[in-house]
Amino acid sequence: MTSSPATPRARYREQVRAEVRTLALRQVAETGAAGISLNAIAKQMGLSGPALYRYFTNRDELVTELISEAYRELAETVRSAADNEDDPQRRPAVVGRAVRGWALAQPHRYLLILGTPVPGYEAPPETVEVSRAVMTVFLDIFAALPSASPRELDKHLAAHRVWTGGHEASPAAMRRALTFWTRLHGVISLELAGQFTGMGFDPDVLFEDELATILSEGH
Amino acid sequence: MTSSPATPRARYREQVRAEVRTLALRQVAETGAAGISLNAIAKQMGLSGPALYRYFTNRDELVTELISEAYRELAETVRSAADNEDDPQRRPAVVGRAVRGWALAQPHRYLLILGTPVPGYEAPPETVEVSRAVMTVFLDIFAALPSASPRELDKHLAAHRVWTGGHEASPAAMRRALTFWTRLHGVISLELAGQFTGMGFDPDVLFEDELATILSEGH
DNA sequence: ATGCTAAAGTTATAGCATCTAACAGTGGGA
DNA sequence: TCCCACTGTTAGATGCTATAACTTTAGCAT
Repeated sequence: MTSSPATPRARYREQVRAEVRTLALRQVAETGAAGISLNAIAKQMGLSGPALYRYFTNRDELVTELISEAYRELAETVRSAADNEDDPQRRPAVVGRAVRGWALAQPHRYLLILGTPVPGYEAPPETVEVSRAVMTVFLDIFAALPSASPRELDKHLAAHRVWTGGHEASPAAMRRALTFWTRLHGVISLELAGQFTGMGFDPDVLFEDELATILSEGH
Repeated sequence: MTSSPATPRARYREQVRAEVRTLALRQVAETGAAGISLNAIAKQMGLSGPALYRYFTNRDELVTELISEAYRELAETVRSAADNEDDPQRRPAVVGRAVRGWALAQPHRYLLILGTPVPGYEAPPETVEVSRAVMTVFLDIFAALPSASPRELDKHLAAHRVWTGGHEASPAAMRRALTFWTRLHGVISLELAGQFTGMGFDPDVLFEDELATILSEGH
């Protein structure tokens, strides 16, 4: 993934940073994003507190790297799910399930990138750029699908398409990619936040219905 | 709102608790839910640190009260928006805009109740109960609307309707209330998380389109 | 009015966190 | 071989939650 550096010093440095990220990820999985503690990580590594500040200037820097990493991984998941489905018609559902699967497998990580910003949030422009990768896949998917019934939103999007990053998707495809995203996030994030827990119904069924609606809405 | 207690001691106690909540709310508005600090609040009130532990056993207890309060206020907003619209057909859109308006006016507070759980989350059953109030209004709204085209999800919800708390809404109305909620939350929470900021389009237009879809989907 | 008692406030302290500063080894490369 | 940058250390400043022990205050019954 990361090109191994020439000098052994730099190589060792990257190994340490990777181990820190791994341990931080474990903390995220166990106690959420706010539970990340450089101090605790250092102790787990047999180091004493401030040692890690040689590798990360900030606690925030570590968090930012985790966010970027998670975004890349989610984008990768989405991309590969899309690539593995030959039928363009079935791609949205397949991709949707892939996103939900990834989110359910590591809820805190999903919330890390798409949930409430962490204490010292201040998202750097880098993460914004990475988030576009996911969107690009969505645009690809819906650009390959016939879309009908132009709407008010389509006209607006036609005039504001900078965010596609030069993608050639039609306004209708842009709209469908956007709403695909917001609706996916709606069900998934509420499920992750535990809002459905006491309610008794099966989130799977709700999710599948939502997927079906998204599909049929394309017409 | 709260019945003023008989004894002056209890009255003073409630005044202090209210002032703490107010200052905490300000902290939430400024730095998010994680920024709530009993210590800082105490200093702002001219008290010394541990004094507030006479009024709140925990930092979590304060957070829980803020959550309940926010939930009640959101429910109140939703309820009054619904009551002020005579045309049942227009109610969903009106209520949807009310929810978004409330969320945009105090983003951190919306995220406090529907976003990532705060550090020491552990939501008590009390909050679950309060959250049902919002859902009840949604059920009321869609129960008054004609709904067609039964779906797979409807059958499932017919068999799992405990969460309605005895509401007489039809399965189709239950479904529409649920998806109304998830879709609202999808657009709103992504907007609050700042995911749309760099993209250039107007979130208003996206939101209105989503509202229109929700409406037309009822058929 | 007086005095008891519970509530409200205080300081001191423990523990954990981030992060800076000053100092001590150690190993890579000229 | 030797230098110095890199890696690590301990000490400390600061801020947080939370508990413990002590003091003051104020309500209320007598």
